Amino acid sequence: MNVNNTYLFRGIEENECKRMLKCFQAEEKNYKSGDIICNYSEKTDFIGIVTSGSVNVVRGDENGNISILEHIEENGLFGKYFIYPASAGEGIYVVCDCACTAVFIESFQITKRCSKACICHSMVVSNMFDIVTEKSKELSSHLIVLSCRTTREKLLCCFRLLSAQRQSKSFELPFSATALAEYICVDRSAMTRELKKMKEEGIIKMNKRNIELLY
Amino acid sequence: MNVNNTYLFRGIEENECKRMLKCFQAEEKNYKSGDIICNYSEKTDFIGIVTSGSVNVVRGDENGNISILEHIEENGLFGKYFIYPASAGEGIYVVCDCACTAVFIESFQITKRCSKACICHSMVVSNMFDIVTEKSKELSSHLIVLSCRTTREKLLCCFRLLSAQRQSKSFELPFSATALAEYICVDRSAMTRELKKMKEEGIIKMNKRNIELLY
DNA sequence: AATTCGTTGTTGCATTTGCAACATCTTTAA
DNA sequence: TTAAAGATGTTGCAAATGCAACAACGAATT
Repeated sequence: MNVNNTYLFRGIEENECKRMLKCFQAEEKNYKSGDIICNYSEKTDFIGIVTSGSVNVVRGDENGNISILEHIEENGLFGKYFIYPASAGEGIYVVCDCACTAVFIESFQITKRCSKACICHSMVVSNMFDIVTEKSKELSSHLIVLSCRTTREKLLCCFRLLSAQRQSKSFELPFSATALAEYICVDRSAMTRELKKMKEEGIIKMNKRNIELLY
Repeated sequence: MNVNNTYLFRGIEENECKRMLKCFQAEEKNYKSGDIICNYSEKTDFIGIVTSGSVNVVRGDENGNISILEHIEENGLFGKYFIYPASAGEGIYVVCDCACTAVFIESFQITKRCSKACICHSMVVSNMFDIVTEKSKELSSHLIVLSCRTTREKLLCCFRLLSAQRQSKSFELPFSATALAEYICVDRSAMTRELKKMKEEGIIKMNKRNIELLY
């Protein structure tokens, strides 16, 4: 279990991490691409740390449409309890993007008042604050994208945010075309159609996952 | 300036609140319905506390469509810096829902290490954590609603979340029909059309702002 | 090398949605 | 009280989108 580079344990020395993982009774599991790590409709009061690979938090509706709610890269955190309201969770799953390893910790371990009141523990709590803040920013970005009324606007809004983030008119998409459609919550074929038009109109250039905004 | 009931100052005694407001150099302003409190495209590194009334964080697009991103009730907090990424903010405003009063504090006042290192200050930081967590939950709920593909699904999803929150099949909408359309990011007339169908099909009952789920 | 599985591109067609325009009703302001 | 402004309900029409189906391509597996 190597959590040295994870956001939750940032600033904590390796040996301390090991000690805390034991104290927290952390467990590690391995997954392969497509595996479902957990189902948010169940009571999930643990947090998961992605120690290798990347995962998506997805929602499936009655018609089989998949929407990506969050895309979580290596070292990121997932967990229902600190992001989704108790009543939500129906149809929401954490799914592996590729082969993954995740470390699980019961959430009360984080919030509990440690009998040994160690300094590292308060560091973890402080890191947790940063993670939640960062998640809010990602959720709000996503919300801004989905608030757009047309597929074209959703795409441009999404591209502009990525472009601003990378500080370049040209950038790599963090996921496949299929996943992009699931992220902006539109039909994949309709999205492809729109992307084609945008390329023809000279608004964007596209090469595999590389996008360039031309204005 | 009365912030005693606000989420940011929860658990802090009245006299302490007054002292902190002075220390933080807080300023109070009054607004009337429809007033724009601030524009997130500008560098806004303050937080605003709604001490009376309620506000919406809205986004307007090039075509004049308005989307409600957040609905903030009395005692709630708004502020770009802790929710939206630096690159976002284009076209985003905080607008008064009705006559409002807001107290403003520069954000560094919250995060600074107080020379007097008071206990209350750490209480405010702790409250801030709760507020950000709560905001995440609201953002994620909203995201789940917007991830639905059709107007009907958006409405039902929104209604189910409200119903679960109030623990009743029957509940009051927190905003007008026009605002509901702006919250679910669809055309108002199309939404009305869909609501009519749903009433005819016996899926819901509706009376002004009161909704009842019939299944 | 062959096969399977998943991703991407494409298109016709039906449906949904947005838009515009207007009538009615309600609330606010003069 | 009246006028004005805003909210709600309604509808026809055009445009956007979803859906289904299939072909082409590529990666992974046997």
